[in-house]
Amino acid sequence: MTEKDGTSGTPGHPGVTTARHGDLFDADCPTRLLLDRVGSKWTVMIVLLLADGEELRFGALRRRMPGVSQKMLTHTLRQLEDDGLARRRVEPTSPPAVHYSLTVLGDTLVGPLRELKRWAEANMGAIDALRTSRSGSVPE
Amino acid sequence: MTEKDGTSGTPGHPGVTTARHGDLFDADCPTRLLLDRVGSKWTVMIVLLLADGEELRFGALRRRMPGVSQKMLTHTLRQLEDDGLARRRVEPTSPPAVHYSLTVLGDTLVGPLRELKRWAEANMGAIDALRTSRSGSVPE
DNA sequence: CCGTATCCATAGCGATACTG
DNA sequence: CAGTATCGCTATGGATACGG
Repeated sequence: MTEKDGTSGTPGHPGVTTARHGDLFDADCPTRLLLDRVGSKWTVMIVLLLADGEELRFGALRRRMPGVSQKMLTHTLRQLEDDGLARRRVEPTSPPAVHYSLTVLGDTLVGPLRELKRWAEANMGAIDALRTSRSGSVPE
Repeated sequence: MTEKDGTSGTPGHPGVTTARHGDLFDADCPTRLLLDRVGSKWTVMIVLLLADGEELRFGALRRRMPGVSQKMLTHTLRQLEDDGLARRRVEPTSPPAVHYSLTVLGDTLVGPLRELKRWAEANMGAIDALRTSRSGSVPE
């Protein structure tokens, strides 16, 4: 059912709730949870680095991510692991070598993320251009 | 915010040529900028509400976004406007009626975002299941 | 009805130092 | 090499109140 305008005066809460279109409009919806992850500073970077079956060690990841701290790298990897998107493989050598890779689930995220990346690369430049050449032109 | 102008003081990427994939691995890359937007709490919600040529008034948006404050709604809309993703149309009635809709550019973001949303709806449940039934199974 | 301003709590994240 | 712990800053964003 499509939502209805609740102009019934009382801003408390109507009897029937959560009748929006899909979700996203609830605090605990899957999309919000994903976006929170995706919006975090290093998640997407890691996923894209591990895409296509790449398996990288902690240090290797770190080297490719200029500016990341151990803390945040570890933290983000743990999150990805907890979410079942990445896998951690420890080689019990000395010193230990820890390898990270995507799970099959994690790999399915790569497509959507790459699309977003492509969009950004294609359009963020245009956005920047808009912001500078703001001379009274109307956006279409 | 300490936005650095890339005049001459490039802090130097020693040795590493950072140009491995595309970018994303620089602080000012388009993808990071987009992800920062997309990761913000209300942006995606607004874009999806305005998708498909929908034009909504401030109050209408607000009613469909339970929990949003005027401040954040205004702020997010301004961002979208600044980025050229949304348009603001004021009807100078009394009291004024302000309508928001997507620009053509904004509309092109809808596809990628919907794909992400679809992914989330299809897979975040599985992730949640993993997190609960953590009985010693190995991720694939 | 729409927007702005102020105040404040918290979460994200970077710097640094220490351990096995 | 990989990970943990502590500290402190700042950005995000919620509550509230005021103004056109």
